[in-house]
Amino acid sequence: MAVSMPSKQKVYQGVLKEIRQFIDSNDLQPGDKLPSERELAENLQAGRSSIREALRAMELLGLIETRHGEGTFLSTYRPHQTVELLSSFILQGDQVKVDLVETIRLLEKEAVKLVLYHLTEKEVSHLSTIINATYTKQNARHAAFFTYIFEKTNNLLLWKVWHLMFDFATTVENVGTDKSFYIELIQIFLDKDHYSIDDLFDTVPNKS
Amino acid sequence: MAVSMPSKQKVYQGVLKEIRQFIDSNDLQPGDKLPSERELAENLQAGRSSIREALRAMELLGLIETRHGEGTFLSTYRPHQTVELLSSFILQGDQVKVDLVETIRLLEKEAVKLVLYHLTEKEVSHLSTIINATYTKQNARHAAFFTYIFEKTNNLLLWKVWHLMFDFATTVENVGTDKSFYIELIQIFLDKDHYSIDDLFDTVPNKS
DNA sequence: TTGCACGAGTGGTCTGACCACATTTAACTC
DNA sequence: GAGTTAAATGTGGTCAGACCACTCGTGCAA
Repeated sequence: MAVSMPSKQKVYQGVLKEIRQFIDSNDLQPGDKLPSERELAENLQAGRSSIREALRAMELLGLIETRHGEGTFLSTYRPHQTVELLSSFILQGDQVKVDLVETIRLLEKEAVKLVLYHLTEKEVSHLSTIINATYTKQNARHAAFFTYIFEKTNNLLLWKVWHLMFDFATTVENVGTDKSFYIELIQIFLDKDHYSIDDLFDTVPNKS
Repeated sequence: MAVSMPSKQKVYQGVLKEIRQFIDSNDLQPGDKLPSERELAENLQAGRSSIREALRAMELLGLIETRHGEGTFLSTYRPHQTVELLSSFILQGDQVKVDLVETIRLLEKEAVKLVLYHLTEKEVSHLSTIINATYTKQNARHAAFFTYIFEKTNNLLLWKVWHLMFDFATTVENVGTDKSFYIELIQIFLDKDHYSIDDLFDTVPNKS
C-alpha cells in the first residue's frame, strides 16, 4: 500500500491466515469446531503460544468462541467482546460520545426509510406490540424496536454497524427516548409518510 | 445479557483492562511507549504469555503498534490491520459485499446532508479541484472527495466508520463512480438543493 | 438402570530459554 | 579529542514443556 511493507510477517499473523484458509477449505459454519490448539500447533509448525495469540485476536474480534475444556468454535457473529473493549478505548473524548448518538440516529433514520414501503400492516402492528411491552430500561425498548426494523432492511452489515454502535453507546449513556417517539414512528409507517421521517428524527432529544 | 454470564474472566482480559487503566492514569498519548512485556508481567502479576495475548489483541484492533527491539507504542488510530483481517474473515458471502456498498452510499449521502448548509463557496470550489485532479483509480478520487466532506461534518466517528467500510470495500471492488456524479453533487452544493440529494444517490450505479 | 469415579482431551497459564533486532555504552583507532 | 567499531543491554518474537481447571464420555459398581 503505502511506503515500506514491514515484509517480516509475524508467526501469529501467518497462523491467522492459515486458520482462515482452513475454515474456507473445510467449509466450516458458525458453531463448528476448530482443531485443538495443540493440533494446530503441530500442523502449522508453530508453537502453541503463537497459535494462542492468533486465537485470542480472533476471539476479541468476535470471530471465534472458546470453551474451556471443550474446544474452539466458530461463533455466530456477535461483536460483544469487541464492543466492550473498543468502547473503553475509543470513547475517550466527550465529542465522540455526541458523534456516536448522532450517528446512531442517522443509521436508524435510514433504516426506517429503507423499510418504509415494504413493511406490512402485520409487521407494523408487531412494532406496536414491542413498544407496549414492559421494559426495565428505555434502552431495552429502543433496542427491541430497532432490531426488528434493521432485520427488515435485509442489510446485515447495516445491522451489525448499528448494533455495534448501540452497544457502545449504552455502556455510557441512555440512547432510548420516550414512548411518543415510537408511536409517531409507527404512524409514519402506517401512512407511508416518507417526508415526515426527517422531521421526526430532527426532533429527537439528543440528550447530551 | 442472555443466559449464563461466563463470570470467569480470563487473565488476558484482565490485563487488557489494566493496560487501559494504565494508559488513562498516565495520560499516555498516541505515540507514547508502554512498559515492556516483562515489566508488565511483573507489575500485573501475570505470565508474559498472557501479557502478549492481550497485546496481540490490541494490536489487531490497531490500538497499539509493536516494534521489534524497541517496544510497544500507542498508535495513532489507524484501523488498517484490522481492516485487512476483518475483510478477509467477514466478507465471505456476496450479499455482504452488496450490503457494504449500500451502507457506504448511505453514509455518504447523510454526510452530504449534514454539511450541505454550512459549506462555503470556497470549500465547494475546493471539491471541484479535487475531482479534477488526476488519479490512477476511481477509488482514489472517490476517497479524496468524500474524505473532505466527512471532515466537514465534524463527526469523527462517522468519518471513522465510513473510512473503515471504504477500506473494506476497496479490497474487493471498485466503489468510486464516474465523474458526472461528483459534478452533479457539486451543483447540489452550490444550489443548496436539499431535495435532489436522495434522487442523485438513488441513481448511483451500485455496480454489483 | 442409575449413579459416580476416572481418564482423556482441551483450553488457561506460567516459566524459562533462546533468537532477532535496536539502542546505548564502552573500547579502540586514528 | 573525534570518529568508528564492538560489546552490552533492553526489547519483542517464538518455542517447549509443565501444570492446572474444566468438560465429557466411558465403564464400573450399586
